Amino acid sequence: MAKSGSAPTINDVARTAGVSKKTVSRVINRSPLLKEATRTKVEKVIAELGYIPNPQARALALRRNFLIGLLHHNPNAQTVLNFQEGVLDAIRDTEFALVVRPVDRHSPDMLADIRSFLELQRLYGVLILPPISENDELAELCRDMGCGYVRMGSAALDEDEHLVQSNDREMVEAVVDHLHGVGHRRIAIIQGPEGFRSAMERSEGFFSAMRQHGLEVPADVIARGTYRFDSGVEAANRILDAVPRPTAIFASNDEMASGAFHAARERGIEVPRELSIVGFDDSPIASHIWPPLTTVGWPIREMGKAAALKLISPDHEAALRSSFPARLVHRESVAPPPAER
Amino acid sequence: MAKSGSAPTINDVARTAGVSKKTVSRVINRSPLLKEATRTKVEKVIAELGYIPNPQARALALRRNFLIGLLHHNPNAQTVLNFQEGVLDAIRDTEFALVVRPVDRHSPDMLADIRSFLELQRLYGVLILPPISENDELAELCRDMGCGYVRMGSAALDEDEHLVQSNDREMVEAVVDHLHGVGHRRIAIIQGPEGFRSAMERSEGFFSAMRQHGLEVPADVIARGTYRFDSGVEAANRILDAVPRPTAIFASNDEMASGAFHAARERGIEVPRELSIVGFDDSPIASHIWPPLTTVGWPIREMGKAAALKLISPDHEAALRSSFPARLVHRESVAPPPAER
DNA sequence: TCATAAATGACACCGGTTTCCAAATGTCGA
DNA sequence: TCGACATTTGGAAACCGGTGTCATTTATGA
Repeated sequence: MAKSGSAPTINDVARTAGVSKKTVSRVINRSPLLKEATRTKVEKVIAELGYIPNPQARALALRRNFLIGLLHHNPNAQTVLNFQEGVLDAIRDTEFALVVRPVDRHSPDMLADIRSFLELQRLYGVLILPPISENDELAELCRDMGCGYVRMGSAALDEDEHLVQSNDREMVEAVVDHLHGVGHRRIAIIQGPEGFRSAMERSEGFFSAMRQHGLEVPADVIARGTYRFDSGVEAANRILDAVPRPTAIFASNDEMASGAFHAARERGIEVPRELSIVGFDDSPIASHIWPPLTTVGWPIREMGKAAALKLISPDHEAALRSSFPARLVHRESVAPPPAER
Repeated sequence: MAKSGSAPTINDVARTAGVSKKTVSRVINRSPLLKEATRTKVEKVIAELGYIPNPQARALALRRNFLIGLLHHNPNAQTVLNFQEGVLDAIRDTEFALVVRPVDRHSPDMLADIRSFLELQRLYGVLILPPISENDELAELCRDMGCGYVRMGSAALDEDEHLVQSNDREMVEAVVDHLHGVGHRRIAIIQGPEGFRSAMERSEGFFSAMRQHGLEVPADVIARGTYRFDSGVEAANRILDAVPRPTAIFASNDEMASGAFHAARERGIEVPRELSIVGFDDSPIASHIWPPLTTVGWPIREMGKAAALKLISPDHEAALRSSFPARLVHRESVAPPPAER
């Protein structure tokens, strides 16, 4: 018998059910070559004893842990945390756990660091958040090491089974359509940092939509930022020097949009009466600044859940889905442009 | 020899160093009955081979994992993430990993959930963030299960070895001193939610400082919020109805302070000319709103590092420290009160 | 009844730790 | 110089709690 006080082991189950431990193992691992009667018998005992296989022992035997790694370089705290919650939704009541690993994408050792991390912890798989999800070498590393992975990205980075994506590009087009519909014609853009696919897509969506509406985008209303608040202030300052001044700014994320608010306010330009601003991400800051920011929000939590499911139960219905549409969140930072004179 | 391509095992180390596997194990586990020469010799080989003991195997043998859990209920995304970074600073290049576990403190099953989580994963220890760090039953659970724990809190919740704390109370007093020094006399407070020790401490600091300055705090300038933006708006609205209107508001966290900005702006009250506002936490929002918020910031990342060290190497110098002083961050949301007439 | 397929079990193994004991080495007093 | 004793180290085997391989038993069909 199991000593009371310590968790039942596979041997306890085997003895109680009158089968070998190997058979119990087969039940646990859903082996197809089991007689139905045996399976139910063992399952009954498992339930009675409240047996849960020891993840540490399985990890040793299988040379693979039941840990899912989250690799990120903090693009946005709320995004990361929401994603974590989504992953937790997926692994709750399983033997999996979520281990986080912030990395430094600017470090030349990033790949080596991640490699030794994966070797050491023998993770079941990793989830990779933007912007490092765009690193193809990293994906290759995972494949090499036999470590599952799912990338979260905005582009067709990889095959569906390794990808959870949103439709950034279309959404930026929707933003431009909206601004155009309200009457804006001189629309500026604060682009994200160079070399980021997500930033590129957002820019492409912008320029393509402007083209479709037959609108010019002069060079002096195109600026580039780093996705951070300060860079948004700077970029907006350059844009607001343009003559004639644009009547609307699209910023590639909310932080930079918030920086644009800041710049406008310092110049005494009233938002949205004199200047409309639209952001991207629907981070908490979007609803906490004044006026609340019109932006594009994506269902990060669901994406986290789907990403984790792709890893741990690829056949699960919800794991098949790869594309998660974002939506335009209308708040108060957009108004018709001031009348021309 | 170790087959190239696979990580070296304890046997490889033993063979190379010309000692028994048992001795290597003794080195790893810092057994005191080892000759110094042997120890250094083995350590050299370990370094040369880049050997790291397999955490899965150790976990099985020691019945204890090398995972540190982070239990939290998202008080503030940036705080949680900064704390995570600090923990990572501590465990980088060790065999430890950080597993996160957001919990629902409102769920009646919280303790049971955490218990089964601990049983299953056999964590080395857990770090507990406020507000659930204030739950004494949870700490007891950890003790019962032989799971290490460190609580992050603002009060003397526990012994030093289980605690990382800041001096919230003093800092709130400093805030009041500052406002008083600038000339404010009618100062309002937006308290945090009931039942939170951190909220209580902040309130106490406030009232005690007001008393020291001989200032009244009429009931209509005391409001309570939930630490969330919306509640800040509401609370500020009640406070701003007071006659005479207070000239300054202390909010127990930045989100609620930001809500107070919002409320003021809706009423056409200019911050800081007509109303000064001070927050608490120095979350990113504090620098992103307009005007930037004067607030109190604490060194979360260092606290995370210290907390992790307390768990994994209690003798480490940095692990002895329990108290981390916050500091007042002067920005632009405080100005002298408007002249009375 | 026998060949064949399906279901189950015996046993080594994953990579460490632990126990128990024996052997080697060093230290010290007589 | 020697024996007695303490300090280090090693060896063998069991163990942690599962899984893999392969042989063996049982059921099935011709």
